[in-house]
Amino acid sequence: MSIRCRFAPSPTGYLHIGGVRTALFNWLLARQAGGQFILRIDDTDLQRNQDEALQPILDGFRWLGINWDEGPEVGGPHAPYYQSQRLSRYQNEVRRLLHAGAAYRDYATPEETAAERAEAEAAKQDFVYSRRWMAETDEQAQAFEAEGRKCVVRLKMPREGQCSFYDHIRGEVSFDWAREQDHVVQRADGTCLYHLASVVDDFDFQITHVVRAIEHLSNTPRQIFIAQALGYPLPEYAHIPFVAEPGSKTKMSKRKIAQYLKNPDFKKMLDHGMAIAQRIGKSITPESFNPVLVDFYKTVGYLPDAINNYLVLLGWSLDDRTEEFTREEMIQQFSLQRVVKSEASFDPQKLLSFQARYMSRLPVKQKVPLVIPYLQAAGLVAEPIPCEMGETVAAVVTAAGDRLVVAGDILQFDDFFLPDEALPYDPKAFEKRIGKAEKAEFLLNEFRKVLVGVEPFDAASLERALHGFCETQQIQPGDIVHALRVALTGKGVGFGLFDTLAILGRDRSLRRIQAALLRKQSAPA
RNA sequence: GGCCCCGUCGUCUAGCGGUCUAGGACACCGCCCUUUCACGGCGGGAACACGGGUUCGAGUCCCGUCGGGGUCACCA
Repeated sequence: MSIRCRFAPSPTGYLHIGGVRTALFNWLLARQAGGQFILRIDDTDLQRNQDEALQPILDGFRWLGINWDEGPEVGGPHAPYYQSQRLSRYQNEVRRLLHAGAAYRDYATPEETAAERAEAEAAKQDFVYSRRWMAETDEQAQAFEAEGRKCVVRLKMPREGQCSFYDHIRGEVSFDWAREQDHVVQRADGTCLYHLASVVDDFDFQITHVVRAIEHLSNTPRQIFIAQALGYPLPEYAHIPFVAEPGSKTKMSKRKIAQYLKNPDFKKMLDHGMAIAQRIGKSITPESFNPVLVDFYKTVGYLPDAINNYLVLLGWSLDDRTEEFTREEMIQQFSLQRVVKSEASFDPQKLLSFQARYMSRLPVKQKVPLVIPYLQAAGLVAEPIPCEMGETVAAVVTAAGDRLVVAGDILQFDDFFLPDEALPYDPKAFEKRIGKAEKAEFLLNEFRKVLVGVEPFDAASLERALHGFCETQQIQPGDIVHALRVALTGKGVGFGLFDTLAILGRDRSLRRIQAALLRKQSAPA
């Protein structure tokens, strides 16, 4: 039988990085076996606007290349894939549970249940429902209803023995049935709850492997109980460790961003991303824009392959040295057997290092189209991009080299796309390299004259010209290079100076030097 | 608190009884390259939670302790 895996997000509006990792493992397993990967929407409870909350999740998966064979927008033989649309199916199965004696109608009010719970807690005992308002016959039910009570349906869990099952990651696992509660499977309003829905859907969709985060491990006995009561075959289980907070073993949650900010690496990553997001006019809040969410990476310009590669290594490894996997290699090599048991904490720096590697290998031709939307969003180049401008972008990308780690980093080189007269200067750099540098003004002025005659105006000739200039002036290259960079770009750091000159071209270079000199004169040190 | 899971460098991990004075990667530190930044090259520090067993031999098996985490809803 072919492998069928699923990932079942709730439409919360956000795609969590830990969720992606879980989905990725499922996807890998399905692809490897030539099976199917199914996306099911667990929306049994939420009344929220579903489409709006779901779209970012679907977009995120698409962006990462984690495609689904059945699910929202693609349909499939078992449609619908939304739990909210499958209620009658669940209700039908609840009836079967009732008939089989595996569940009962319970007429306790929430207050009464809470009271029993509190009592048990006060006595420091495990809560075991007394089943005082349990109705197993219609007569009992009518009696309770005569009192004006409403019922939920609870599982009638075994009160002795053990539930044992095999888990691909954990091995043989067992729980005492007696510790299990009589979980509610159907609410008083007739809607059904997650555990029931999940089991029914897994059966209906013919899911063979349930690969999910470890927090579901303790849910498994009740799901097994439901499945067995309904006569379903059991899927295979694999409970993978969750993704933990940076530098910790606590489950990562999007609600604790403020706390993660204490982690310097995390903060650095967020600050870098925020700077880019602001430049491209994306409205950001910590809730919707941070490194826990996939949208962050998409917005800032990370490469999906880099993210997938990082994520696959979070809790899985092939051997003692292989770190890089193409998509195909991942599919081929992945195995549940080699999934690690302990939780893995999210390390922004390592993710960044994968990004840097993948980016540096990308040919300029492929980087350019990645980068252009950022320049356009920041209002630096027109849309559509003029042909000539495309060449400039390519030249900047080439010169930037490895300095371009994420696509949004192109904005660090915005100076090439700014009009000469609008060039802002980094005050500190200007002060240090031109303002109070004694010979800077003189040297800039002299070198300007040299520039007028450089032919052709390319990096190699410019380099020769500058070295010649240094000899005649009896100075070191460092004496002029820094001042020149600030004059040309407004910044103290940047890529090669000769590339900078060549890309700007003679006219703009001369104009910018002139402007810097003027500025120096108008605001003397 | 009950139950369950986990425990090798700061982080991700290799290790499935001897080849481990514990290997790789990221990060960190130093040096080199260099017009800044980045890249790159070379080198360095850095871990088997603890205590008992079992065994000729334990990071590897067993037990306990400690530590961390998850879960205990008419949430998913």
